[in-house]
Amino acid sequence: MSSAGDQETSRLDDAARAGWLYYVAGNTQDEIARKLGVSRQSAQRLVSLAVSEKLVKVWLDHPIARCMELSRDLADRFGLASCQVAPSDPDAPAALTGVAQLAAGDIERMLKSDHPKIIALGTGRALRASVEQLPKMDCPQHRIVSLLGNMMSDGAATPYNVVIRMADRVNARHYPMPLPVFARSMEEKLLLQQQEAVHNILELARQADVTYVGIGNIGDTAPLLVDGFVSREETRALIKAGAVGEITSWVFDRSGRLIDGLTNDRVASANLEVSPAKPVIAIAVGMLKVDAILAAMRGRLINGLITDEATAEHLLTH
Amino acid sequence: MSSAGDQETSRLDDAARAGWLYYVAGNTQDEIARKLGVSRQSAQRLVSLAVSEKLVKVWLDHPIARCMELSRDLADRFGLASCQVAPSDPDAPAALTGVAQLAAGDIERMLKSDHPKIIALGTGRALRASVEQLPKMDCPQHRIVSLLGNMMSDGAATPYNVVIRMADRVNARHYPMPLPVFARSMEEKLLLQQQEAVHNILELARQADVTYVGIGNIGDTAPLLVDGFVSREETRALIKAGAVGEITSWVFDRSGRLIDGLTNDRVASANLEVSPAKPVIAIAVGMLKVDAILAAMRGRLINGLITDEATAEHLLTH
DNA sequence: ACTCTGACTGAATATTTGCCCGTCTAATTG
DNA sequence: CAATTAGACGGGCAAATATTCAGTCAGAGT
Repeated sequence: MSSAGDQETSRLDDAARAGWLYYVAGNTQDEIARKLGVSRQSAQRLVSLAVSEKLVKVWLDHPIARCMELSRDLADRFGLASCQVAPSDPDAPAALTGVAQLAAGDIERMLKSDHPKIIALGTGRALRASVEQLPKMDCPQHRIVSLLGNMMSDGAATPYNVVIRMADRVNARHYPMPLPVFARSMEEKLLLQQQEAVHNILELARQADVTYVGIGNIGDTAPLLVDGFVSREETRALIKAGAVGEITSWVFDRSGRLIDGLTNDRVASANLEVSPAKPVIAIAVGMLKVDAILAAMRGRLINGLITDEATAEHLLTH
Repeated sequence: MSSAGDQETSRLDDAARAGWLYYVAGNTQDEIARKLGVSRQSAQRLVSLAVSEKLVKVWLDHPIARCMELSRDLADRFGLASCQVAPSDPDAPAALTGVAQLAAGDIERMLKSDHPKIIALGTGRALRASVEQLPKMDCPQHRIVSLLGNMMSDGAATPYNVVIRMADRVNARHYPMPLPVFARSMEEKLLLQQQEAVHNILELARQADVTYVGIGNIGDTAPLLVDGFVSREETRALIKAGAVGEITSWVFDRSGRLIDGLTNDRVASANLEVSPAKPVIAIAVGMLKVDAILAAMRGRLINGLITDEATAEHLLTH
């Protein structure tokens, strides 16, 4: 038995040596084989043994490393097809620049494709900031379609008109939705959606190859409330019904199920549909949004996420 | 200028991402290229940039039995407070990579301390190689001080200017010594050392929390001779007086006692003082240096040693 | 405005690595 | 003692990686 133990340790020792020569000294496996007096193949086995026995530890000495780790953990935990985490600026935790750049990079990659794509967009400050980061491009092959109306109920234009801004920058055909965000009633909503133009836009949205949306929280600081789309009373009613977040004004509860009735009866936005093959990517940052993001992920309302380090940490500890 | 910096950091960010995906997540470079939206070659370049910028750290978590044994034996036999032995590359026994990495790890540990430290440095190829292995850091709390002049007698700069190189990499305050290594006479030496700046630097060196030095041999291959600091005649005289090695140009005999007179009268370097509480660590590799290292240890001119396997073996058999 | 320089890129190519598979050895078992 | 089998070995090959080379582009300096 003692000889078995010795052989074992000497084998690991050799593995360590091989691993050292390979990873630290930068030798090729061929050279290692010569130096250790074994065949090339054996050297390869020793190196891979060193790896599989966890003798070699690799880590990255760069702030980005933490972000990569967080994104992998988030993707694993919530079954996301893609997840990106931007470094937070510790001085300005609510800053959007990091995520905006990341999102812009993602969008740009899509746009660079020669194959025509339909890109659907929600609204929100984060999405708006991302679009601002896009370089000027020329992409007449793609179509950009809005997921939700661009009017207040009184006909005023909504802020953050992302579709037009983006189409401006990248010169693509675009389809803003000429509707109020909320109709005054379910009947009106159905009526409005039967217009041919609107119908076509909704159909286009349904076919989108990729979708980018923001996520809103519900409560005193909710974008829906602050921007005047829903009243304080409606907000109270929504909270009572369990609402924690919204995507393109569709309000959902903490397991990501759409709230029945209330404002959801009147939302004119395209339906939230996620097929596993089509990315639906949320861009969302901030402590206030943690619950909403969690809910959206639980309910599979999204299958991709772009956020920042601080938010990611909170998502994983909740 | 700020845009240049931004571009630089974003390039390093990308490199870190690529490195992480490659070494930590085990992606293939092809996959990385797809994920980062660049070509395969660019991905490869990013990965190798991450390596050359020292963003990826590899560390073998296995005490290679022989090296551990050697370092323990050395520490016991010569009363060293610390001793590290790197595996040797059998084909390139003079290679510095192993010890350089070990030493860099040691130095990095020092630098990571928040508590301000004074780090004193000698010169030499090994020390230089070690400093090259340091990652970029930001350590304004520490001070790096040179133990010896950085000029030839005629005013030319000496090679291996370790202090400046290191300060460059880690962004610390630094104190190179604006003196020739050897004065022309003892009188001139005293005169030079009375300059206020020099005086302050010598005082700083005396207070150093940790000291790293190289060890040179004496003879035909002596760094002092090869680099032109002492003449062939002086070398002969030194050998006749029993000299076997030098640290920061202080020449000593085989029991580690400083040689009286000769070049030692004119050395402008800080005095060799070792207090048991403050590490004085030599980085030295090679057969030629064995006698010098032995002498330095016998004379307690150092209390720590970083060397390689082959050298360690010789140190123990002599 | 012009060239020059240096850095970067993709394509082509050379090298290295990972893996499958047939063979061999040595240990175990009936 | 013979048969069986687990495990290591090395050959060979496809995949992955590194390097070289020529072309491109932006910016610096006439």
